[in-house]
Amino acid sequence: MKVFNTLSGKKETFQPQGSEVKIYVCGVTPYDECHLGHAMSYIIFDVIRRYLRFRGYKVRYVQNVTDIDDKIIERANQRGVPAAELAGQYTESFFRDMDALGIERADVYPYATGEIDKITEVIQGLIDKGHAYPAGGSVYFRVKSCPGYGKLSRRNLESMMTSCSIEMGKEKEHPMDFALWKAAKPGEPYWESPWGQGRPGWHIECSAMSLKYLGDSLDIHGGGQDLIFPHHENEIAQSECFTGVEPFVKYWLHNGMVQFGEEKMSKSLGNLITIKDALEKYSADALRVFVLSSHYRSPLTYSEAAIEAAVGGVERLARVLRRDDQTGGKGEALDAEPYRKQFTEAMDDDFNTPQALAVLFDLASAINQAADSGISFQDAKEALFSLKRDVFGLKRRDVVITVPTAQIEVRGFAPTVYVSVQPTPEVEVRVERLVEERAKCRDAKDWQRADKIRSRLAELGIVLEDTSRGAKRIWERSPAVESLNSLLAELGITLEDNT
RNA sequence: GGCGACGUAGCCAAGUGGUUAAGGCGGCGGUCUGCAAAACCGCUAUUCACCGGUUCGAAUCCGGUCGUCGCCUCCA
Repeated sequence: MKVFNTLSGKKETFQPQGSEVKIYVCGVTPYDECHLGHAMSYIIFDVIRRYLRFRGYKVRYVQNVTDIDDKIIERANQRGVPAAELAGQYTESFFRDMDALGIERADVYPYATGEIDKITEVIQGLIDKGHAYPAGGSVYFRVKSCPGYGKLSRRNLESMMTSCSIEMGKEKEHPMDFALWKAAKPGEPYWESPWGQGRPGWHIECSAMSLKYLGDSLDIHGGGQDLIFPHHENEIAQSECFTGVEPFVKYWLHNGMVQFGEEKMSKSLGNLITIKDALEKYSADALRVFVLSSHYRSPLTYSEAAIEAAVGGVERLARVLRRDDQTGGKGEALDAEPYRKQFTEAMDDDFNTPQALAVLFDLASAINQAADSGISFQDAKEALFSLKRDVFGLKRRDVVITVPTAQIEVRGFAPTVYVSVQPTPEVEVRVERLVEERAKCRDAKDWQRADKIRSRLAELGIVLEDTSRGAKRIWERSPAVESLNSLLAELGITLEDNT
């Protein structure tokens, strides 16, 4: 397996340091709703985690929640609520979004406010070693004490000094020194510390939490490319100076940014689409496929057309999985092994999800061909299903019931497919009655009436596809009983009993 | 200004030295069907932003030009 390491700028052979892969992924600062940028990052690292497990690794996955920060305080003040309340509200919202997107929960979610002891321990350690100094109730990291500073983002102090907007802080020894601990201003939330009342600086919580929950040296640290500098650069400085252990992180993985039109989607630009808004329109599977259809290190440009294409792809994969053709008479079976191998090769090459996805589509085509020619495809179908579920986290599996449960005699036994719906018996019995009526009309060659039933049912969310075994019913929604009653009345059909 | 990434069909997007340039979406034609839908078959980039160079051979390597984006300040 090869992964692209930001630190070296190259693809490297992946070799975890211990028996389990230790992954830390930068989480959220909960002061607002999460948007598609977060979705992209967390979907990708979810898939990386799933793939590592698929390849037989044990994985320990930690993601922080930075629940105290300048932005939280600012937003809370605007709204006149306590910072902790605001953070709590958006943290809950974050978890709802993650669950809705089918992102597996991390093993640990440490909160910055819950780790003040570890944070102060690290800060004190840095002071003791001469890497940090208190000033005016705050504590700053002394960048000049860290010879490797800039190695991740490939920049040096001199070049940074020439860039535009660096102002000399009154308290800081060097303009690039950054806060480990911030003295509380009046009215701000604070914690007690050896340097007075205050709160952690932005970068220190990630160092403290990863050291506490994963040890001095992790295998993978992930996040968006916008975190490379200063956040991850500073994390390396803090952690390596504190522990003396190098490397703090063996493989740094960074995903590209979601673009909205011509620029990055971000909170500060306000050009964002929240995860909740996206999920109103598209399924989690569609959003996942949209993200996975381009490489994680490339920018991902948001467009309705691109997500619609993903919707189509998700449908294609779903349809092939609901095929239940009777096959096997020829004694041949489709072998999924070559596809599994190609899939693994693609993913082994720095998680090439677009290529791996293409393999799934190839497998889908092969299954359709096999089914059409009477070759057994059950094993291949299982392989497709497990790859898409276990590695890509695509959850949709339609419920297929081949024998109608309703107490109405229906000609033929074409499958009934429920797409995330569970109709009531009252609804089901009416639909079955309409399907039966249509079958009679078709026998009588009353195409007009038959097509009317089909198109009206489609409007109500039930698609009919004629097969040699009768009409296959695909329930995309469950209609209201009243709608069905009025359709029955319009057609002059009465139900035999009182159901 | 400094650092980095990118420019492949109508759209999205793999491929980074060598047989016919993956795959998805869309479109067109065909098979099947009463008609659809689905599925299948065929077609949809003689060409990879542009110009030079290296090479027996380049979308892939090198130089230049144009264009786009990210980071350098809070950001996934």
